[in-house]
Amino acid sequence: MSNESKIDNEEITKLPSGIALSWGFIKQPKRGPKGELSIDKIVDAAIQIANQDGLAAVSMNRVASSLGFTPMSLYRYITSKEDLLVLMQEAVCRIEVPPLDETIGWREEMRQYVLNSIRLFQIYPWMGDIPVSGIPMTPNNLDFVNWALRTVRHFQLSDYEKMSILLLLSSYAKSVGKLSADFEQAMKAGATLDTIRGNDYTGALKQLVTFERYPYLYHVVQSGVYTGDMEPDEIDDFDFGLERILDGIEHYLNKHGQKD
Amino acid sequence: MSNESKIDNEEITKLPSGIALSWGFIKQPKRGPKGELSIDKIVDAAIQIANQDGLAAVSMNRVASSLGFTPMSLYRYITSKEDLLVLMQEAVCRIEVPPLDETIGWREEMRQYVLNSIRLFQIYPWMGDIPVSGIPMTPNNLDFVNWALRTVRHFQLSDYEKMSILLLLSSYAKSVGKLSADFEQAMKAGATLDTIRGNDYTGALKQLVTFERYPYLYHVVQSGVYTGDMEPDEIDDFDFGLERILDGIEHYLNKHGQKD
DNA sequence: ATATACTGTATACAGAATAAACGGTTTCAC
DNA sequence: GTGAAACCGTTTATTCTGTATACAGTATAT
Repeated sequence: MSNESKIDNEEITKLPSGIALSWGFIKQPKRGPKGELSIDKIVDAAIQIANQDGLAAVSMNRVASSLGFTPMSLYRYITSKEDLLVLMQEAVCRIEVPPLDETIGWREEMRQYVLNSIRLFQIYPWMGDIPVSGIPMTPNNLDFVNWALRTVRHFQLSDYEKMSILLLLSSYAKSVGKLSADFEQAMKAGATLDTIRGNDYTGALKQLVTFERYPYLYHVVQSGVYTGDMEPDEIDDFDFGLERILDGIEHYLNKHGQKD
Repeated sequence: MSNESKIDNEEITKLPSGIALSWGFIKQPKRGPKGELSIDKIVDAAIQIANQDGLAAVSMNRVASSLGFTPMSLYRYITSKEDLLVLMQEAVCRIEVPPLDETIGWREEMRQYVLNSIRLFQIYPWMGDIPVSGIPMTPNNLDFVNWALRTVRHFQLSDYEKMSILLLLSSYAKSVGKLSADFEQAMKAGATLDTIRGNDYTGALKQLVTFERYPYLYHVVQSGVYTGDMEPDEIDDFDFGLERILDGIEHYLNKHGQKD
């Protein structure tokens, strides 16, 4: 757990505190009472609260109280709430990457990667609410990047092209995952499916969306398709976009690179 | 500005307050002193603050103070801060849609739509921080949807397929736009480009990313490509993904639908 | 003239993050 | 074995947030 022994290099100490903590770089106390708290306990408690009531409900007070301590006690283990958010996101990314299977093909590999990313946002709806401060640099997050790079290992493309493909895949996964999570979270907060879809407001929309101002939207609203399209459970919508993306990648491969 | 005259239907009154306000449904006062404040002034002030210091800096106190009033005065015009966020996002979406040009083709039309969406997130970095509570239902936002539907007007596809394409395009735009905005905002907050890219931490990463644990990531980190890839200004990365998406759509068209 | 409706303000409250100072407790150095 | 240092968790206090409530002043309709 502790990488204390390897902290020879001062490069490590330059890392942001949250990232350093995620790699296990903690000054191990020699003296004093052994703590009853721990980073793991704190992070687990915070994750549980976020799962139940959303990221906004994660306050130092609430986390500490759920563990039976006072808010300030947490600051013995983390330097700020920002650290806590980094560690939460990192802890949740500890997934098992499916073993390498050379027979399924890169399309299926990418599908698994993207669907897994999306599912992460669905299981932990608060993940998309954490602001990204830079490129992934924490261990479990890098496992994800490593996995993504595995899917393009046979492409005869430049590293920059490969990274651009990763950006495309992860961007779509994040956007769609967060969208799905937002809807599910809204429902947990009491909203009905009809409210989120806008089905409850179809009557108002049909009055407001005039043909003069919205010539192309008009008939989609009038037919009721608009207020019934974006369905969080129907993975079909997401699959559709993903397959188009994979088609686009395949098309690029046929032109600019050879696969296998 | 006021749509008071059309409020006959009770369907309108069922709308969420922020959305009702965005359509101009305000009870026009008949008696009493005329207000010195107005929704437009409040929203403009809030947008200016968000532009300068981010969405987190937008507090009722700060907005009111910048206008020379007390926080509570704002509640005479909006019912909650949530309303304010809705109105901010809506106000910023008032863009001029390029006139219909049947000669440029759907690919160029989609490019314009996506790049315009991305640019919106870049100009107003706080837009991606506003939680989405449902499908677009405010006037300017619907202009965007209408524009997107215009790009697929000649596709012989079902409405559901068209909506899925819109979802794909807007998802990518949002994800990439927010990513770009996050980086730019981090730089405004004092971070250097090397910090965001991770270039300052390349030394640490080269120690931490071992070949044993990250076989595919390893050489990308060692070669320095990993810490230099995601560049906010280089629109090339975004363009690459967009062109793959357009290729995928075109491929689908050739198989399942006819264009024009 | 007067009742009514509307304005913006002042006050209060629950909750947020965290800085600083504070007793207790454990362990190392001598 | 003893003193000093290190560390834990708490307490206290500060400065924020959004907003519910009560209030004084003002302009209009009747």
